[in-house]
Amino acid sequence: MTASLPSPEERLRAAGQRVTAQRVLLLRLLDESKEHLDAEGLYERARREMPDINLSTVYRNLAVLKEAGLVEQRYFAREHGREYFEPSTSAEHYHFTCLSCGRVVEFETPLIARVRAELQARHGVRVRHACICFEGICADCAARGQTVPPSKEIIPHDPPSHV
Amino acid sequence: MTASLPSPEERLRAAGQRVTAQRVLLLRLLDESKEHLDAEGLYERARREMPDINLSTVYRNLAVLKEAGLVEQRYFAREHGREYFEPSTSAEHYHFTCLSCGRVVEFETPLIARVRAELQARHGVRVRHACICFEGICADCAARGQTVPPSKEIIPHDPPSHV
DNA sequence: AGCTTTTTGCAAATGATTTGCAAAAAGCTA
DNA sequence: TAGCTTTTTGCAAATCATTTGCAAAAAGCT
Repeated sequence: MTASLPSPEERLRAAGQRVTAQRVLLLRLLDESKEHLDAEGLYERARREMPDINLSTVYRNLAVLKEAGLVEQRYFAREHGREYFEPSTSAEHYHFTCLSCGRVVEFETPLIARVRAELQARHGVRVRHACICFEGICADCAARGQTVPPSKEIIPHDPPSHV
Repeated sequence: MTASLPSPEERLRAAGQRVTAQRVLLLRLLDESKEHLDAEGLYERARREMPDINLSTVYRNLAVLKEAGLVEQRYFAREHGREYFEPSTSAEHYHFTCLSCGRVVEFETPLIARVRAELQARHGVRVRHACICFEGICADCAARGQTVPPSKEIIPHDPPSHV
């Protein structure tokens, strides 16, 4: 799964960015987890291998990597105000977040690409980036009667896959 | 355009919320501007008529009104970390934000509703809310050669309609 | 009018993200 | 590989939007 992608060093060089131990580490962690991590999450993982790494370094590098197209920012409705990232290599998909338990459901659909195409065609704009996310009640929570917009407290009934 | 919708007072009562001068004012301002306002923007407008209104009151009431379904939160990719609101009465539409000039293009499409329907059908979830937004370069900026992800500085070439 | 509950204004807290700065590391170049 | 220039790092303090605690004021009964 991670077999054919260039190493963090190569990707950094290819993008014309300096290769620092911190960047290499962050890229690798992002690759490995193949999941949505925010700066704090990345920081936690990173300091396990590089105890002196600083949170602001993580933020700064996420900005650099994003600018360079090496990572992509993902959005979750529930998590507005918190920025999540995935390696740019992951497949195009979208997210649904359960308001009750926090579970994240990933799904694919060609329709968003069509929306983008139509938007570009009809308005002459060039779409560079999209934020698409849904939230509501997942099947399990619905089954156990969770139908109303519940308290802000999220009680995971099952560990969300990205934790 | 605003002819047939119930007054702020009526809407508040119908939603089982207390009718306070502040809430009535905020709802009215939201109706009048028919545009995307954030808490700060609403606050600015509100204090012109009610100089002692407090920013935290605006925040608290936006939360209440949102919970009651009287206003809806809108999302702009560029504005992540800032919460925008529109009256719930406005038609379903989506936003494209120009990274270069800040212009907001509104557009409609039935495809998002289909995505939602498919998501619900295929995963058994109940979608309560969606965040759909696009960003990139608008036609005008493209015409004047703005094609790269420019600096954070946004130079409006034309006052965006919502200011 | 009197009583109870909700809301308000104010100030201070929060939480994520950013910034200034001097020291350290990266990427040349000779 | 040493020397030099530019970028990056760690740290602490700052910022910015949003939230919260609290006592006084207003709303909604009766």
